[in-house]
Amino acid sequence: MIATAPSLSSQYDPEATEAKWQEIWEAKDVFKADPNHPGEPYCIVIPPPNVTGSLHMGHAFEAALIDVLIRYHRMIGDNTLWLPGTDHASIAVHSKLEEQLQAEGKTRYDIGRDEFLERAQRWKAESGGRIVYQQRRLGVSVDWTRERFTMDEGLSKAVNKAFVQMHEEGLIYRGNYMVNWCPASQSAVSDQEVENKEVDGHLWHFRYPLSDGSGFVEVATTRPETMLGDTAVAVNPNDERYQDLIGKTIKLPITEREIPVIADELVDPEFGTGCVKVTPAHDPNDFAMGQRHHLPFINILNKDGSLNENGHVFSGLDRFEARKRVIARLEEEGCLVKTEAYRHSIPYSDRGKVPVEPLISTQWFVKTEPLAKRTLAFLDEQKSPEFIPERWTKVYRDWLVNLRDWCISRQLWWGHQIPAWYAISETEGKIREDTPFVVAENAESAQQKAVEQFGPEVQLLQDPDVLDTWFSSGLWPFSTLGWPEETTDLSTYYPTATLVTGFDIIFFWVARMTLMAGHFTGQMPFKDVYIHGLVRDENNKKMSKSANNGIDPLVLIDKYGTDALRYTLIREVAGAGQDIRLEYNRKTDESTSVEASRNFANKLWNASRFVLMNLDGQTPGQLGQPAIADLELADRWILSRYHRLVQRTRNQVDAYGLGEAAKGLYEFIWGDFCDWYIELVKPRLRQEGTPSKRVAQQTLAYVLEGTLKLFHPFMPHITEEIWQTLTQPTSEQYLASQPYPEAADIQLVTETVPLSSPVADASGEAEQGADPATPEPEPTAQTSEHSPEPESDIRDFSWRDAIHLFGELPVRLGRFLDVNQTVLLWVCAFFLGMISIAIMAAVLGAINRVPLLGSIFELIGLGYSLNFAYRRLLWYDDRKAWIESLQKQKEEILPLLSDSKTLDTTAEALDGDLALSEPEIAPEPSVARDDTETVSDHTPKNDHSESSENIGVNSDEFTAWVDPGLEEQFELVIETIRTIRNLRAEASIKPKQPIKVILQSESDRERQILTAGQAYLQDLARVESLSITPTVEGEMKQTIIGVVGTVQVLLPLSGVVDVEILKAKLDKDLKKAEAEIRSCSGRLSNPNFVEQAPPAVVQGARDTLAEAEKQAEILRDRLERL
RNA sequence: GGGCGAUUAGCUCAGUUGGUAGAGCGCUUCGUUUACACCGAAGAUGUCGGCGGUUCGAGCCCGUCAUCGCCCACCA
Repeated sequence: MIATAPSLSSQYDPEATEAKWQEIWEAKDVFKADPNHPGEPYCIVIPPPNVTGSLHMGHAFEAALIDVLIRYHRMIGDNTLWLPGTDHASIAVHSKLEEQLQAEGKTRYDIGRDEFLERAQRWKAESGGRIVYQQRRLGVSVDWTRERFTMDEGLSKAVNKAFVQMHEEGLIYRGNYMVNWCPASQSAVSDQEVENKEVDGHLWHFRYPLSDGSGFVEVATTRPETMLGDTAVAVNPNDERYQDLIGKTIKLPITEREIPVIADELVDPEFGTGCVKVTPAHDPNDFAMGQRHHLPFINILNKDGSLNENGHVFSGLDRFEARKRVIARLEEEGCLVKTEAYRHSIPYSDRGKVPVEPLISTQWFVKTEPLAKRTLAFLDEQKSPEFIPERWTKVYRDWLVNLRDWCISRQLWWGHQIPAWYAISETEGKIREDTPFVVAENAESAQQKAVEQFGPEVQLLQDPDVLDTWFSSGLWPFSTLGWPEETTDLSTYYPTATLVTGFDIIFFWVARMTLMAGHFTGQMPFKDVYIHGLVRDENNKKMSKSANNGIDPLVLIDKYGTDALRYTLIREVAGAGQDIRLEYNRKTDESTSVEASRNFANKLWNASRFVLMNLDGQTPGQLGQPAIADLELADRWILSRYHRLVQRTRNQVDAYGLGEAAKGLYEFIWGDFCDWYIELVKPRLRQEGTPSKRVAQQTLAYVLEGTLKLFHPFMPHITEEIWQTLTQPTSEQYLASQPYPEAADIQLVTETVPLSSPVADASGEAEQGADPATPEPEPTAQTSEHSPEPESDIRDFSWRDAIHLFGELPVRLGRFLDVNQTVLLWVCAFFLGMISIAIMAAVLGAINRVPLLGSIFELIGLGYSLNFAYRRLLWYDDRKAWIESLQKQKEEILPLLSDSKTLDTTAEALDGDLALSEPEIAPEPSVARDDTETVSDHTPKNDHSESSENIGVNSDEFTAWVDPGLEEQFELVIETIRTIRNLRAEASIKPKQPIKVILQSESDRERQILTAGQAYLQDLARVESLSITPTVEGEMKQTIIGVVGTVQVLLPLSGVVDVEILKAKLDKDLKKAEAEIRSCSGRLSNPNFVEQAPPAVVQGARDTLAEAEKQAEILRDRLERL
C-alpha cells in the first residue's frame, strides 16, 4: 500500500493516489465523528445540495473551503464533525418531473400522487447518487455514517414537530391573503422566489368617466386587464386638484360597475396624473388599500393565469391575450388616452420563469415578527452569528427588519405534506376555506384529535399541499443532529461552529435557520457565518445552469487532480467573500491556473522524493530532531522560516484567511524549501557519515513532515501519500488525523532537544486525541514505537540542555563583550551622564528644601554607581564575571530560555564561530522589521497575540525559534548569491564554468555574515575561489562588479573583456542607487518628515540613504577606474 | 430609488494600522549539474480608473465622477 522512496515516479499521479486515499479514509472511518472524542466540538453541517442535478464549480469551491476548515480543526485536536446530506428541493424537482411528464404528454394528475412521488424518489436516488459520487471525488472529509436527506424519516418528524408546535403557539396560521402566484407551477411562491426583472413595457393611460357625467379621471397602468377587478380610484388626500372628486363615484368601463374615488396617502401626486386605479385582489399595494377602505376584492384570475368568470367577456382567455383585448375594447370606447413606452420591473417566478401574479388565496403562513425579534436580539445583543466578511451583517439585519410573513404552503406534491387534516365530513366532503381542521404530527394523532372534536364519524383528509423546501432546510443544523430527540450528537455538536455558504442564500437559508433555531433551540445555530463569493467563468459571468456556462469539477479533476483543483479554488480566495474567476478554455477543457496548481503538487512531490532518497531509509522518527548545538546556518534559517510559517498559517486559518494561508505555504515550499534549503544542503548530503549530513537529514525530515501536516488541509491526498511513505507507520495512522504543528512542538524542540539520541518524532508526540486546551508538550499519548519513555525524556533533556547552555555561557558572553566593547562603553557613558543629570537636578532642587537627606542619598547613589562602573563594567574581566553571575542568578529564578533572549542580538550577529545566533537567543523585536505581523512578539497591540493564546502558544518560546535577525542576515547571503549569478549572466559566463569572486565590504558585520555563508556562496553560485576582504586594490578593467547592501561583488574576467558590458552593468546599478538617494534625501531634507514621522521610519530612511550613498560611491569609483 | 463590491504589470490577482508597489501565468536570455522541463538561473514590464482634498508622505484615508458587476425596493 505504501511506496518506498526509490520506487517513486518523478511525476505525481493524482488519479490513482486520490482514489486510493479516498477509499482508505472512508473504509477506516477516519472522518467518523465520536461525541466522546476530547477537544472542543467543531461541527459544520453541509449546505445540502439540491437533488436536482449535479454539483457545479460553486459546490466544489464551497466543499474545498469547508474541507480545509474541517481538516484543520480535526488536526488541531477539535472534536470534529462534518455532516453531509442533500435537500429535496421541492419546487425544483417537481418542475423537472412535470417537464418530463409534459414530454410524455401527461400531467401529474394523469399518473396520480403516488406514482408521481415514486418517480420523484427515483430521481432523487439517481441525482443524489451522482452528487455523493462527486463529493467523494472532491475528497471531502465528511462523516458518511451521518448522511441525511431533508425528507428522510428523522427530518420529516422534525418538520412535523416544528409545524405542530408553531401552530399551537400561533406562529403558523392559515388564511386568505395575497401571495405570489406562479401560473407555471400553479403554486404560491415566497417573496424570495420572486425575481424582479427590468423589461421594456408600456404604460397605458385610460379615462374613467365619473358616474355623474361631470367629466373623467385619468389613470395609468402597466397591466390593463386588471381593470376588470378595479374597485376604486384613489387620489392623494392632499392633492388640491382632486379634492372635489373624493367621495364621487366612477362608472368603470366595460363592466359598467360603479366604484368610488377614495383618498389614500399612498398615492404619489407627482406620478402620472396623480390618480390610481385600485385592484385590491391583484396588487399588494391595492390589497392594503382595499383593506383600509373596506373595498371589495374581485379575483379575476384562475390558477393557470387565465381569466375567470369575473373576467367579463374575456373570461377563459390567458392574461396576456386578455390584456390586448381590454386595450382594444377601451380604445373602441374612447377611453384610451395614450400609450407610453415604459421601462419597469416586473416580478418573475424564479422557477417557472414567467411573471407571477399577485393573487389572493388560502395558504399557510409563518408569523415572522416574533421570530425575527428574537433573532435580531441575538444579533444586536450578542453579535450572533458573526458574519465573515463583516459587511454581510448589515444585509442580513436589514432583511430581518423588513421581513413579511412567510407563505410556506406550496400546491405541489414533492415535499413534506402539510400535517393538517381537514374534517371534510363537516363541509360536504370537500376542503373549503371554512373547513375545520386539526394539526398533528401524524395521521393517528390527527384522527384522535378530530374524534374528540367532531365525534367518531368524522372523516379526515390531509392537506394536499406541501411545505416550502426552506421550512425543512431551516431546521437543518439541528434536525440533522437528531432534534427533536435529545441525542448525544445534538448536545455535543450543536450549536455548530461555522456555516459556510454563498451570499445568494443568506435570505433563503441563513436567515431561515436563525429564525427557526432561535425559536426551537434558544440559540443561534452557528457561531460564524463565512460567506464566500461566486465562481465566475472565464468571461467574468456567474456560473449558472441557465447561462449554461458551468464547468463540471470532475472534468478538471480528471485532468489535473482533485488537490490541484481544490488548491486553485482556495488560493484564489483572497479577500474573503470575493468572487473568484476560474480560467478555463472550453475548447480544450484546460485551465492554466489549475495547471499551475498541478505543477505545484508535482514540485512538492519531487522535493519530497528528493528528501526521501536522501534519508538512507530512515523515518523522521528514527532520525530524531536535530540538536540545537549541531545546527548549521542553513538549518537554523529554514527552521526559523518554518516556525514562522506554522504560526502564520494557524493565525490565517483561524481568521478564515484560507487563501493567504494557501499562498504562504506555496511560497515556503517552492521558495524557501525547494529553491534554497534543498540546494543548500545538497553538498552535505554527499558527505557520507558526517554529523553535518545527519543534521541535514534530520532537518529535512523534520521540516518536510511538518510542512506536510501544515499543507494537508489544502492538498489532502498528495500530502497523505507522501507522509505515509516518509513515516512508514507500522500501525494504522493517517496524516488526516495527525496533530497540526503548533507551538508545543516548538517548545519541545527548544527545551528538550536531545544532544544525540533521537527524540519522539512529531507524529508521536501528541496523538490525535490530545486535548489542545492543554498545550503542554507532555507526551501523554505516546504511540510511536521510536519514542523513549516520555517522563525520562523530559527530565533527561532538560538537564542536558541546561548543562550545555551553561557550559557555553562564558564563551558566548566573552565574545559578546569583546565584540561590543566600544558600544558598551558608550552605553555606560550615556547611563552615567543620565544619572549625573538627574543628580544635578536633585541637588538644585534640594537647595530650596531644608532637609539635605535626599541629596545625600543621591550622592551616595552616584558614588555607588561610579564604584559599580569602576569595579564591574570598566574592565573586561570584571564585566565578564559580573554578567556571568547575573545570568546564573536569573537561571535560578526564571526559566532558562525565556530569559536569555534579553541579550543583545548584535552579539549573535557577530558570533561567527557559532554560525550566527543561537535560536534560543532571539533578537529584540525592533529588529524584526515588518515581520512582527507573523510572529507573536511581546507587544500587546499585536493582533495575533490573542490568537496565539487561543492555541496555547507560549510566545516567548515561539519567538525563540523564529529569528528575524538570523533571517535578515541570511538574506544577505541569498542576495549575494543572486548578485553573483546576475554578474555571470551579464558577463555571459556559462553556469558550469567555475569562477573567482571577491567580496569586499568595510562592514565587519557584513564580512562576518558572508564568512559564515561562504560555503553556500561557493556552492550555489559555483564560485571556485572566494575571498572576503575589507579593502580591494588595483586595476578593474577586467572585472565586472555589482553591489548588494554595501558589499562590493567583484568578478574578475579572463580573456578579452568588453568594457562596455562592465560599464553598462555599473551604470544600471548606479542609476538605481541614485534614484534611491533622491527619494530618501528628498524625504530627509523635509523638516516635517524628520520631525513628524515615527523615529523608526526616519531611521530607516537614513539607513537606506547611507547604504545607497555607499553603493553609489563604490559604483562611481569603479566607473572612473574603467 | 437605496445599498454593496470591483477598477494595480499583457492576463488572473495580492498589497496588513498611510512610509514610496508584489506573485503566478505569459514574455526575453541562458541552462538538461543524479528531486522536479509539470524544472532551474537571470531579466524586462506599472501616469495603482479620473479629478480634488487631508498629510511631511496616499495604491491604502475623505469627497466626487466614470466604468463594470451584484443585492434590495410597492411608485401605478
